[in-house]
Amino acid sequence: MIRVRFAPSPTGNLHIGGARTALFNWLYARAKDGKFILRIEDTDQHRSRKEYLDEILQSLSWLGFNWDEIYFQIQRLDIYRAYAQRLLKDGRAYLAASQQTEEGSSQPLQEAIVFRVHPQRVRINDLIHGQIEFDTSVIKDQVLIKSDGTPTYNFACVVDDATMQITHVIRGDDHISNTPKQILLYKALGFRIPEFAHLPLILSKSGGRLSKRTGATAISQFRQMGFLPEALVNYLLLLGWSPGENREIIDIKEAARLFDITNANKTAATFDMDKINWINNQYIKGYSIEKLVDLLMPMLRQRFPRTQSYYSDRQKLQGLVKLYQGRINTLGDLLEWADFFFTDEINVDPAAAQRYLSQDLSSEFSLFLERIEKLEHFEVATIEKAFRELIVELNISSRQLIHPIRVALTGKTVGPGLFDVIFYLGKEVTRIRLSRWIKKGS
RNA sequence: GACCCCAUCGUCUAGCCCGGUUCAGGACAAGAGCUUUUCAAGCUCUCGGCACGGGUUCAAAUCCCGUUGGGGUCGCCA
Repeated sequence: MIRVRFAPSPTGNLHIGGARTALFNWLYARAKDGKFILRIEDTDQHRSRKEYLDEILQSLSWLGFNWDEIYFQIQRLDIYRAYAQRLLKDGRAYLAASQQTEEGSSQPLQEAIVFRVHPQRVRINDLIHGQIEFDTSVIKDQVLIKSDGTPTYNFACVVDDATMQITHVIRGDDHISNTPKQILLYKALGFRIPEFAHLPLILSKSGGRLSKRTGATAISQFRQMGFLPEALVNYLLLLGWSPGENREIIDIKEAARLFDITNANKTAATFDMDKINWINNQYIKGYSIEKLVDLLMPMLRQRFPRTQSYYSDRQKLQGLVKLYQGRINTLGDLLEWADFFFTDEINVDPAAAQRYLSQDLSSEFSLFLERIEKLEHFEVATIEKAFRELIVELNISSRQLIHPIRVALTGKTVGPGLFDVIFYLGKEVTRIRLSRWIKKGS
């Protein structure tokens, strides 16, 4: 039975890198009909926070990575201490005076338990990288239990992976240099050594580690921006693995069928916002309008709390969302690009105003408004008909009038078809906004 | 600095393990065109890559060595 684990520490949000590690573990478990175990590495009591734990759990659930078992290291301190005592008794470890003193008190802490590292060659057989050899003479003796009684990362990790019967340790490349230290511990404790698979790191555009400074990193941020979980998972999947046959859009079920950890890439990948935007766009196109409206509703209410009419008229909202479904990359784009439907505070882009509204169009706007007002059935088709008739009479091209009207109504030079926009805006709003550009007396 | 990992278009990748079927395929981005009611959608096209140097071989993106470049780790953090 395959058993894998994801072991986040609640000292920060679940970020892109962690999510990718979680994904590959989860996928491997599903592909091999194994178990996916979640282990919270919360031994650092100063930095661990409940908010982070909640955030991590929520993000994992949102992405769809359900776990079969969950453990908290803070509840297992006795286990680590017992194993450390054993190494002490066997002479594999020794006590060392604390190098720290408790703040504000001269009370010394208890002694730390330190593992003796003997020089030897350690070979790991990585499922992704192949054989990697280390000379442990460059590794210092390792602290097992700190002066405050809690275990160090490498020790807790080994004890847990062994006692939780983890068969495959799938984690980031940055842990490669921890692996020889851990193997020494496995051997000293008489544990069976699991398989290792070290995934390449995800780099930021500038080449270094992904960090807050280089853009969005937390999964929760992506959710807020209006990315869909399926899209995020699909993108993460492509970062370091390929289903082959030039396929890019692949759902998680299909991926689980094809996935194997040994096919994972060994080269670090750069996170690309353009591509994830494109993938999200693909998934938005595939979503039903119903689902999109469900997701959008709370976002819109929060952003435009004063616009009540739309939220009660679901039919109208659906029509409106449909206008944007094909063009937005994120749900957040809709809030931005379609803002003029939900607020009267439209900002007309100065360059656009200069280009399309510098010329006096009072009479054209007035005439167009007159026709609109007279319409018996206010529909997209009738609006267009009225417009077409008008430009024939005025002997101008449609674009000469369409662009100025769009800018006056929406503040933007791009958007859905103008007649759709007018229809969803309604007669009243159209009149008010066009009137602003009609000089008195015309 | 020491140790370790990595190296195909700007980016993600297919091909590499099992050398010839590849003047290296796809996607994103970029550029051009079409659409003409705009584009931030759609369609068509274009640009662009095996890091470098040595081997091995009839033949190397593919195997070996080195160089260079990038990344990671060196905590009583995880």
